[in-house]
Amino acid sequence: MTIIKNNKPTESELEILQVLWNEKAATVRTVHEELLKTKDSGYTTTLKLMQIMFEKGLVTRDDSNKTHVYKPAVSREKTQQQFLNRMINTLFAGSSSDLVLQALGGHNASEEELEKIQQLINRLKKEQ
Amino acid sequence: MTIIKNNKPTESELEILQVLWNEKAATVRTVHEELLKTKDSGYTTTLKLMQIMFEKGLVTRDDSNKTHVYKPAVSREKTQQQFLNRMINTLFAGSSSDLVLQALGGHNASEEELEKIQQLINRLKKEQ
DNA sequence: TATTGCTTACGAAAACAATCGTACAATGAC
DNA sequence: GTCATTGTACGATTGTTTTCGTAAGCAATA
Repeated sequence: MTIIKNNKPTESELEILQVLWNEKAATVRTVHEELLKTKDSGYTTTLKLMQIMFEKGLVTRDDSNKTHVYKPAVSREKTQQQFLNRMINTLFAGSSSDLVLQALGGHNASEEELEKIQQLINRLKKEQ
Repeated sequence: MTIIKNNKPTESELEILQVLWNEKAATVRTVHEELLKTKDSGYTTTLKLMQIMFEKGLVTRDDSNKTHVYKPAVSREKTQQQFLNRMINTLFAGSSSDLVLQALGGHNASEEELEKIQQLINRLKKEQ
């Protein structure tokens, strides 16, 4: 029997993962400084969260030095896909295109962004 | 001063809203029967949740009869947008087109769906 | 050496979410 | 009237997430 851990990251854990994905690797201090830019909480809070994430297997860490260095253990893309699917189901009645329409409609996308999307659509159309 | 209630619906509340959005209006019984198709919990749980949602202002209700009738007080579109924005920020580093690309890439969109998206892109391009 | 600063570890509290048991009121059937 | 059914109200419990206080180790340095 395979134990599938339901390791869906929580809201706060996502914020931390975001920093780790950007930095590739980071100490608690670094992550915490980054978080302080947008929210306001204590250092030990960040530390505790990252320890929990380590236990859950969301991050790895190198503890050969006194100051541990953390790395993400789950990929940005997989996590994005996981949350997108969840959202498509609970909020868009299973329709991914509804989500896309809503995302495009409710936000000002730049010309380059539109171009990138255009190209993907062209590719998808050909594949059909 | 305007009091902005941060009434982000929880996971379970979203499931209930989903039913209410589809049915326009519904009793606790109806909602609960619908939820039973995909999950498994007691009637009073659904009742309690809907009472909490009423307190939060997520739903309205007509209690002129013994059996109360609930209606959504927040629109599907607004709620979708709210969650999309949140997700774009915490998971896609602020790039909505990244989200769109990921959503389109990770899912098999039908030809009609692609066509709808295509049209929206054309419109957005013109507007620029 | 003693002090200061930075680190991890960890327990506990606080806040929030979800679940259910029980009480009680209203209604219809017998 | 009594009983069964169906509904609301609400407190209590459980589980999860977030937060922080405090202790202890280690290293630089006055």
